[in-house]
Amino acid sequence: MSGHESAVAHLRSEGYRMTPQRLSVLDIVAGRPGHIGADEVWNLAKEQHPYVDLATIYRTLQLLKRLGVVTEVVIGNKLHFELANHHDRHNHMVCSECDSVQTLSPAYLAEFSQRLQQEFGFTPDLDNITIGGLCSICQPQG
Amino acid sequence: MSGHESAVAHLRSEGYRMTPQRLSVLDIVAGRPGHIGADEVWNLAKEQHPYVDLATIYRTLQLLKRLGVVTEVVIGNKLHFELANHHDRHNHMVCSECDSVQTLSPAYLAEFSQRLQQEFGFTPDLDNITIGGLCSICQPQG
DNA sequence: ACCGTTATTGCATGGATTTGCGATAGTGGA
DNA sequence: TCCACTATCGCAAATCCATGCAATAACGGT
Repeated sequence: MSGHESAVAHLRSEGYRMTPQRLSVLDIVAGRPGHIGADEVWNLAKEQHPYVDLATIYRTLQLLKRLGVVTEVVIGNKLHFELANHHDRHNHMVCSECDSVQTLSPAYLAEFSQRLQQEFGFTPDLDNITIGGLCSICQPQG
Repeated sequence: MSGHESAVAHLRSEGYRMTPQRLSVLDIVAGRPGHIGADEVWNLAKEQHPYVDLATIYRTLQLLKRLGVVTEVVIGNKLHFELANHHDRHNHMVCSECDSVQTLSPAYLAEFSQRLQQEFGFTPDLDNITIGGLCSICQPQG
């Protein structure tokens, strides 16, 4: 329901074409509350279009990321994606020990981001920043 | 000369063994002022030990990273490494458009890091954080 | 409804990094 | 100095993601 008709319009207005494969990927990511791995997107997409190739999934996800329709989360050595909800932006903290994920308000990064912009003219890709580290449970020795 | 006898001792004290391959990797990374790609480490290492395998290079670099001896910089789709100089810590801003790299004082991340620690008990891996985004030259239209 | 242009796909291939496993070689102790 | 234990290595294969290319299919114009 909600989100992605606008995404379709966005694609069209930029000269991109709307294909069943892209619609599938969009539906799958939009239908998932949290983030989802590329391989999982592929498995679900195959239910609708048995011949979709994994490369198409990757290309579509990168395209949607470039357009700001989805955001990327690095978990372990894998990429996950989720629908970009502009009313509920958030970043992720991923534990390198147990791969657990916590969400983080972008407010925590706002000042940092502004300083990079002002002092270096560098625009960090805030939406797709994943913070790695150790969660409270996995801290060294007790 | 300077740095890495202590690293050798550190390895030993943790029960790791000191092998010629590991020494090579350490020497190579230490002998390089800036960061160096895994493949480049491999090429240089082969000059000393023609049979070293690339997998050994990767395993060694990951080990040295875990021990805090080297830090990792994500540039494009490749991993680079540099000797962790505790007197000159810095992070990196990498442009996703042109792959240019700028260094950044960790002071910019200090407050952010402290808040994650205090409010979530999450310890970000500050030394290995790479900030992706667009450099001043690659900004859209302008 | 048809056509032409060209964006997109599937397939095959390639690059970067990781992992499983049997063989090898550090290291501490006798 | 020699041994035993086991961390580490080299090799091969696997994983994840990206890319080149010819065939296909969207979509705007007719």
